[in-house]
Amino acid sequence: MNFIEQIIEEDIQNRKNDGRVQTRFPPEPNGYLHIGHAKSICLNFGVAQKYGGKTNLRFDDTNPVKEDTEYVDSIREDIKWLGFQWAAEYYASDYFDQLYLWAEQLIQDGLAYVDDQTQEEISKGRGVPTAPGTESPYRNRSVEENLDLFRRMKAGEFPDGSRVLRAKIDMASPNMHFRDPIMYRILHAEHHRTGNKWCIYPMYDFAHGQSDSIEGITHSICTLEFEVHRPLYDWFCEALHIHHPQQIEFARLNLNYTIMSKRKLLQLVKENYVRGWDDPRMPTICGLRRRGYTPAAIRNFAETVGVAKRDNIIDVSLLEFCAREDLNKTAIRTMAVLDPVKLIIDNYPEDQVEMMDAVNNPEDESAGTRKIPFAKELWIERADFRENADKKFYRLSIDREVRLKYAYIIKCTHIVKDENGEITEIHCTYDPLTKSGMPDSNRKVKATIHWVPVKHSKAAEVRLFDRLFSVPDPDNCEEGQTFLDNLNPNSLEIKQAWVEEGLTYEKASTIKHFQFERIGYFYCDPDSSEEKLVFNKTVSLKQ
RNA sequence: UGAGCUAUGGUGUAAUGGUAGCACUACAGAUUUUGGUUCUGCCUGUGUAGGUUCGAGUCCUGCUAGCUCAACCA
Repeated sequence: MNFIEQIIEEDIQNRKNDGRVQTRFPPEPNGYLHIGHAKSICLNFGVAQKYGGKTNLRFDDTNPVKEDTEYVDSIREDIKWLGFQWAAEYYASDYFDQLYLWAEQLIQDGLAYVDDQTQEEISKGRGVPTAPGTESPYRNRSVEENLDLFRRMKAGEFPDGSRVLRAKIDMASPNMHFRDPIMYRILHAEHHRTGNKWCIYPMYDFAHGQSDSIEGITHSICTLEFEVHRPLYDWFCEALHIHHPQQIEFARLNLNYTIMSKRKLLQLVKENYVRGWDDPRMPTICGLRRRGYTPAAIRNFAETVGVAKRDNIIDVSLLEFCAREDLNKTAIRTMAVLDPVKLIIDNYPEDQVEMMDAVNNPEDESAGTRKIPFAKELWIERADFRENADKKFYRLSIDREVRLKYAYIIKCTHIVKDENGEITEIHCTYDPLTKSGMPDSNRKVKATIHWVPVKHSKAAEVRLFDRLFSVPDPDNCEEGQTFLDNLNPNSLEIKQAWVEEGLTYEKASTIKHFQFERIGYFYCDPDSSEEKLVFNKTVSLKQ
């Protein structure tokens, strides 16, 4: 049980909010969701589920110049894909009328004023954390004048930036957010939902808590950087005499070898360092989806990393573990050769083709079996043969035996090289009595390798991904450099592979997740077609 | 240098004054027609100095380190 659940359980016990639990996930629709958001989604929906409450999806759309419906759609899709359903879908912009009324109320109560200072003057007047600020010369206007000015701001009489509405709190507060925070700014911009109805827009601090309040949120869970905003959150709820949700902060997720900043992720997309928001190397939810991560794997990851208040950097190996753990149980096995070299069985009949029995998933008997063709000439992995093999290497070498999975035990006799010294053919003999299922096949051999028949396999494109950045903390760079200098130049490698001929487009695109035996987990990319199969490596098997 | 927050193995996270546990990682072994899976074993930890207490990771004080805050962003 994490500290947030502890707080909630205490609140339930004390009958706070009549024992009700309600949370919300409040993204700003200005970017795609990433694995860090997934943690927050799992937390917010998770605790509500656990305590019989509900969770709203609320788009925090108070800044029309940054927000867009494209992002709204992707956010909805990603949350659903993760396996969560919100009780209601709201927008902070739904509350603009109410927020406006509340602003007038605070003016009436002498708790807000219109400031005519320039942005620079306001910034200067705020002072610095170590020294108090100074009060605005407009701070003590009459209620009537403030009301008149604020209404004219709303009516569009003033240009952008000419005036703001500020809460009258304390210019000497050690908390910078208490030094008369801005509640409303003038922005003659079209909003993705309210169009041109408004030319003044509320700031986060004057919108978020009130939105929570209107919806009856009981526990408003957010990340640590909002901790210093909490006194303000509380102040507005008190000043307005409205339902007062409890803001609770937790440490956001950080993953090594990647970045989580929306701004930087956007830059990677805009400047074509990746192929889009859903590039499988991106830590976005759509990127992970295209990479082949499953919702269950991500949910389990979110559960495993835990929830606390200290800064953390999670090792990507944990994410990878979660993917393997889920995929191992569910992924259909198939054989694919990514780096082929020809294996010729000299004593195997020239045109013979035998159908062998193969298991679809050793972890799940209900996945059944399939027949695969076997023939004299096969593709095997180049790495499964080594000319100078030491004791630690127990696959194929001259005079050594291995088992061809689901087929025969073979012994390498000799190899053929081209003029560059590169191996072009590996020759071997097979023992007909060692066919899988026969008594002699139980003979101990050190290794079993996968294969695909040269004449009975099909080509496929395989995309191998490495970490997007070559250092654990990409933001930590030397002077004069940026996170872009830490990009891994080899994060994408495209291979032409041979896969089982039975792996049709139909099969690949419906089953989607596969384990290429002895290699890793692969996902059928949406770029696939009847003509060409494309697979993304989700994660390799543990080495 | 003002305010707030945080310090537990390599990485995360528990222990709510009473045996420092779990997961990942690393390593070792067993099993295995995937060098996968499964199983077993194993290494490494309470930032620091005091104090309270029969007993402190936990409470108190000082120190140190890290993070956050000075957008008309969220």
